Amino acid sequence: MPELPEVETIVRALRPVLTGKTILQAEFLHPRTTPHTPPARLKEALKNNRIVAVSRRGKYILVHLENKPDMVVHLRMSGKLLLNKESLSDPHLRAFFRLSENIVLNFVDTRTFGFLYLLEEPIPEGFRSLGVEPLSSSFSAKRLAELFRNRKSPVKALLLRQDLIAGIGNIYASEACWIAKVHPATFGGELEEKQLKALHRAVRKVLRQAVDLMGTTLNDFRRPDGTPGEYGNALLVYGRKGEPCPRCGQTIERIVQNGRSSFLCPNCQHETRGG
DNA sequence: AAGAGACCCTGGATGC
DNA sequence: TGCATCCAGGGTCTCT
Repeated sequence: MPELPEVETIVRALRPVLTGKTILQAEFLHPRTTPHTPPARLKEALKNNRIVAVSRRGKYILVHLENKPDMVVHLRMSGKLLLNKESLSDPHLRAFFRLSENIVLNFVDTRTFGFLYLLEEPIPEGFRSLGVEPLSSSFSAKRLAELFRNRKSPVKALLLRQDLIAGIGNIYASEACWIAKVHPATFGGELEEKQLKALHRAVRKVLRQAVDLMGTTLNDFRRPDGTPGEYGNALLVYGRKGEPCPRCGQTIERIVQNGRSSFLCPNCQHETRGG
């Protein structure tokens, strides 16, 4: 469910609460939640360990510990990290952590796609191969051009590749393409310099704005205090099939690319494949 | 190399 | 009301 802005929102909420606390107890309730590190190893590594920082890499949440290794959490589609909410009776509670000062952190995940593990060798491929952070200074228009050069793959698919750019998901990929007036089916290698610059700006703009509004809640996303994000109303094309384009008034279309919805304005976003 | 589709799950919305 | 179908913000895998 969460993309970069939602994960960043969660990290910002957890950071002041978790930093400096000691993990007194960790429990893991579903085998799919701990695919890489056995629960016994996790419990042993986490017990009486102190959290020194909380950060984000792509869509991963990193819990930095005084005694290494660190722990990473990926929420995938439906995962939630909830603070001090009584969730023991929640049938979808997959793990929980009791910390010093009576803090409880619950990992609730209906679909059990989410997972966590210790960041130790061998580091799983998904984390190890993460691409550039789109809000960092190393993500320039030039860098985007290099990443897309000669690619015979649709822009939408390239934007979703975490090993190229880390953190963009299905919602913000559609939004960025609309802002940049790029048709999502255009091959990455066929974007003109002007379009690459526009797309670079659009990606950073939409991610920054969504972070400012604490993410998008369509159904599942919740901040650690249980409240939803506020970017949902600001979405320009995502989920707006049949509504008028906010720029030109033409009806917004939904197409399916690689099994995922893309929303676009057929008037503003010309398919420029082949020039 | 790259695209299409299946798959991992559960639940909500929609249609008949 | 009940049942079937479709859909979902992620990511990996196989087959072509």
